[in-house]
Amino acid sequence: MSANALSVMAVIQSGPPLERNTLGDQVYAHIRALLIAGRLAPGDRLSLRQVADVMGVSMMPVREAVSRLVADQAIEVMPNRALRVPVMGRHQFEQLAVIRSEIEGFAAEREAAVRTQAQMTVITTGLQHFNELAQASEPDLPAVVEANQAFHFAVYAAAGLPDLVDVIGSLWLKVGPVINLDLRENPERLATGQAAELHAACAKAIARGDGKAARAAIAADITGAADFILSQGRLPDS
Amino acid sequence: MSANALSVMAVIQSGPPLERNTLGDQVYAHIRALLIAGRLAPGDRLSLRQVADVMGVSMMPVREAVSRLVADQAIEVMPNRALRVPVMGRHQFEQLAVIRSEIEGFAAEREAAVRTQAQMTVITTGLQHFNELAQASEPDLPAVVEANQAFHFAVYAAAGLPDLVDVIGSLWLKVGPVINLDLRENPERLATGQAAELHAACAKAIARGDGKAARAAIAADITGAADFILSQGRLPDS
DNA sequence: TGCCGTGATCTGTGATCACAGTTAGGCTAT
DNA sequence: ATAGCCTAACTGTGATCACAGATCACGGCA
Repeated sequence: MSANALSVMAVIQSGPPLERNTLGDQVYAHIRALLIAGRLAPGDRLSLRQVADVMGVSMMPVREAVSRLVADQAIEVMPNRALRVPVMGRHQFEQLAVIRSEIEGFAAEREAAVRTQAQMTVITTGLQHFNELAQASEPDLPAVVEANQAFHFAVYAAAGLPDLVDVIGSLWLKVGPVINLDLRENPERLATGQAAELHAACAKAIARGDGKAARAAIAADITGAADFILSQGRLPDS
Repeated sequence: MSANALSVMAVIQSGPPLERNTLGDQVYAHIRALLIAGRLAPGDRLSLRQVADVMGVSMMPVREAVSRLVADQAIEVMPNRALRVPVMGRHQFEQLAVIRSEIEGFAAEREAAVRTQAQMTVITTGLQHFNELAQASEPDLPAVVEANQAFHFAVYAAAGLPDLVDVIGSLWLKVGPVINLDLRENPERLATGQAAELHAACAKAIARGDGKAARAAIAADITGAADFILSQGRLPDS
């Protein structure tokens, strides 16, 4: 191969990573987004054929997508072979809050140590975006949910551990239906501004490289939201 | 319902939880075990039809199992749609060691605080079992790998956070091919007895409820194994 | 009125076929 | 001898059909 051809190949390879966008992938992304946004509530049942009809595809892509979501434990197959969004008991929800506090706290702590200036600006603008949306008189709830998610993952992504981000993403996928369904039904929690305060505290801690403080702020954010939801008393005992 | 019928129902319900064992589940368990044991090496290619033929089933259960393994990132689909065991670069392997040190260390620390006596005996016997196998003159490597896994997960399971165990399991699924393939090819690492020492230190720390020490021992175990593998220099740069 | 068997209907699971895209190997032409 | 094409086998993806088991409403018995 000539030197010229080599450079051509290098240019081609530098392009986007050739993402494989099968129908199964699209269905997976669609359902996953619905779950994280809380549009699908715990206990909701799914039917492969119905989903296939609604999305205008055959049953096969839906099967493939659901298989992956089952592996993520974002959907569960009951012993009856029925599919549903898992109903999370108080106990498991508390456990996940503990786990998330530790893991996401670790991500924030590490992030404070390794962040770049560019990542800092992303976080700051994400923070502002969230604050504007959350403190509006009539908050656009789906947008707030998305902004909250964007802020958190901006922090985690800057830790330089992609696999850790994946782990956190899978945890969000599990708690998403509970947290965001709750936020959707109890928007008054935003009014207290607790989340905004803790986000700001986290951003400040990161700015000055104080890992411990960043970890504490993230942990408090997670624990606070979890405590609020638990205090609502809507989660089953199980 | 009569009192007699009630008791009959109670007896029936006391049976096994009616586990759903589809062909897809069996294929999934089979391939997963091969991956964790290092029997499938990084870079190995898979073919749905070949696996189906070998296991004596149709292509469908294999597709379902592979979908889940792809979701776990235990198998990757290349842009060409080819399936293979992911080849892990030095960089990612180091990252996973950091993540595992933190998460598995946390599990060990928490475990030291909440363990029961019964769980302690399980851990102790697991430790002895591993030591016997590892210090044999000609170690039975697959058995050692399994005993090592059993010891670690006995510790993690006792932390009382099943979802955390799942997270750790998914991490093991990613690093399993690298670590256990290495162990299979470099059994002399067992001779140093470093792993056995750290396991013993971990068990002792747990016995006296010293969470920090338990965390440190587990972290050292993970980091030590990772450093050894990295020193072998077999992992690609990527 | 309340309970239980029974049927139609719908469910996930598995098998089979069709197809476009890729890969590998032998062939030809230079 | 080697570069390039070209065919044949094989790949994952998607659609369709078949089937056993579950669900639920209806109707008859107590």
